Parts: sequence; C-alpha cells; structure tokens
Amino acid sequence: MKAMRISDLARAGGVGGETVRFYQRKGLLAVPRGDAPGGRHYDEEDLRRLRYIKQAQNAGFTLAEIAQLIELSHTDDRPAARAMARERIAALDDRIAVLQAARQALVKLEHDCVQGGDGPCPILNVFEQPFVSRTPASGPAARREG
Amino acid sequence: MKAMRISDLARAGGVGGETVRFYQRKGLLAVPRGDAPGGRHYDEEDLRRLRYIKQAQNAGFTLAEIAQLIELSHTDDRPAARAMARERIAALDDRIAVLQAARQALVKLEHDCVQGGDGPCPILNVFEQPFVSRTPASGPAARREG
DNA sequence: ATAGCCCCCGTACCACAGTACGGAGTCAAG
DNA sequence: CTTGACTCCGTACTGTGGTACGGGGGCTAT
Repeated sequence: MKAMRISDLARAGGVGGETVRFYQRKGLLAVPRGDAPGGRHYDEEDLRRLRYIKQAQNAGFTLAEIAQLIELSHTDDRPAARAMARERIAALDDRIAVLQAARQALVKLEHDCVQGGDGPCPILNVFEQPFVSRTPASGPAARREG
Repeated sequence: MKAMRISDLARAGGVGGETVRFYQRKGLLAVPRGDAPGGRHYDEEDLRRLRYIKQAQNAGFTLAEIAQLIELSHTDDRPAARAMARERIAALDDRIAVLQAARQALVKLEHDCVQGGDGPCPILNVFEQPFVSRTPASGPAARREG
C-alpha cells in the first residue's frame, strides 16, 4: 500500500492540490511531518477532515468558522458548539425559505413564459412578492448566509 | 413631491448608495439623464428594478446572469428565459436538498452534544453522511449555486 | 457669499475562496 | 545520470460583490 500523497488526498477529496495547501495554510488541515521518503504522507484522518470541511461549507460555515468548529472539538466546549449549531440552523431556515420562494417564482415564470402567450413574458415581474429574509441584513457581507 | 435622489433610491431598496452606482456600472440599473436641477432623479421604475436585482440574487442568479435576464426581457426571448429558469430551478433543488441535509446534521449535533453526555461531543462526526450535491462540481467556482 | 449637504466620478481597497506560477528539491525509471 | 513526475513553498493573481476615499461641483438656507 503506497503512501497517500497530496495529489491523492486532493483527488479523493474532490479538490485540487492547491486547495489542500490553502487549507493547510488556514490551519484547517494539519501539515504532516515532512520526514518519510518522497515527501509527506497523508492518511484516512486527513481525508475525513478534508471531507468534513466540504460538508461544513455546504452547511454554510465559512472556513474561519470551520476552523472554530475544529478548535471547539478539541476543547470540547459544548455550549459554544451548540450555539454555533443553533445559529447556523436559524440561518439555514432563513435561507431555505428564501430559496423555496425563489423556486416558486421561477416555476411560475417557466410556466407563464410560454411561446405565444398573451402579455409580455413576465421575466421582470417574476419576483413581485418580495420573499425577503427576516434577517436585518446587518453590516457588510450579509451575503453568504447558508 | 420631491424627486428621488440616489440616496433615497438606495435607502428604499435597502442598499448603499455606492451599491447603486456599482449596479449602474454593471449595466443593471440605468443611469438617468443628468439634466434636472439638483442632479439626477430616480423613479419607481428604478426602485422596482433595484428590488428585482435583490430578489434575483436571492434566487442564486449572479449579477451577470441578472443582466442577461434583463436583456432577455427586452428581446422577449422566451425559450432562453425558460431555459435559464429551468436551470436555476434545478440548481435551487440541489441547493435546497444540501441545505436541508446540513440542517438535519446540525439539529442532530445540537441534540447530541449536550453537557455531560457520554462520548465526546460529535462535532467532527456531524457530517458523516456526505449528502453531496449531484452536480459534478464543474470547473472553477461551483461555489455560489443557489 | 459662505456653510453644509448631497451628488458625481474614478480609483482603490476589502473579504472570501480559491487558482496559478515559478523555482527548487527529490525520487524512480530508463 | 538524465528525464519526467511529483513535491514543497512563497507570492501573485482571479472572480464576485461590494465598500471606501477624495476631489470637484452644485443646491439651499442662513
């Protein structure tokens, strides 16, 4: 069984090698000791971690937050972990609601905008009902939520 | 009734004045003729457009795509509009599924990670089931979908 | 006519999440 | 012992969506 090198890890995790190194720089992935012949070796643990990062990203966590989560798991700070989970769940609920409303609007557009319909194609009326998130759009970068 | 200036438009649309100008540069908002005393005036149409942009963003369209949509509405190219709608609906379905799976995982985390539970707090096991999107993560920037 | 706003404009800068590049080293095969 | 594939490393660049800054002009009230 050959040792897993960075390119193998990256491929297995569905990312580029550069991305693995990027995560290492961010402290999200450990940099293996550089002994071993032929450079560093990676193991299943690294791969699990890499996949974890991707799943957490899907959940809407930023890389900085994922670093926090990993930190939390070390200190076993459960209240903090639960707080982050709750916060993210709320954000996800918001986001899911928005996406579902958007989906409804688009389904209606696709349905109404048929060839040879009467009025004009309602592209610009599609989003009449404003289905906005209830979050107060606090400060910069409210763009990302979930 | 005073004319609506850029700051009024921005406020009404829930964005900053700089953002309005940014959208103008991107061609998403028209720049009103600069005659009129006291600078440019904006109207309800501009505000509708601004709100449209925000809703379309919620639906996961990029600013470039929104520009396309607006273009489409001018040319009344219904097949193209329907195609964009369908594509986005599919992306939204994917994204919603991912977010719902992530939500489930976090609910489980919040539930399992109680003070004084037995094993370690399962922060790092939360995403065991990999609920990945079926989209092949094509090329650069699959980050945004939805 | 001067102060205090606001507007317009260009340019520069920010965060986020990568992606690319170039140089230097190492390893195994031919 | 050279070639090719790969690694490591730092630095720079990309795209997306803004945000900030500074200069110059104009309106309005005092």
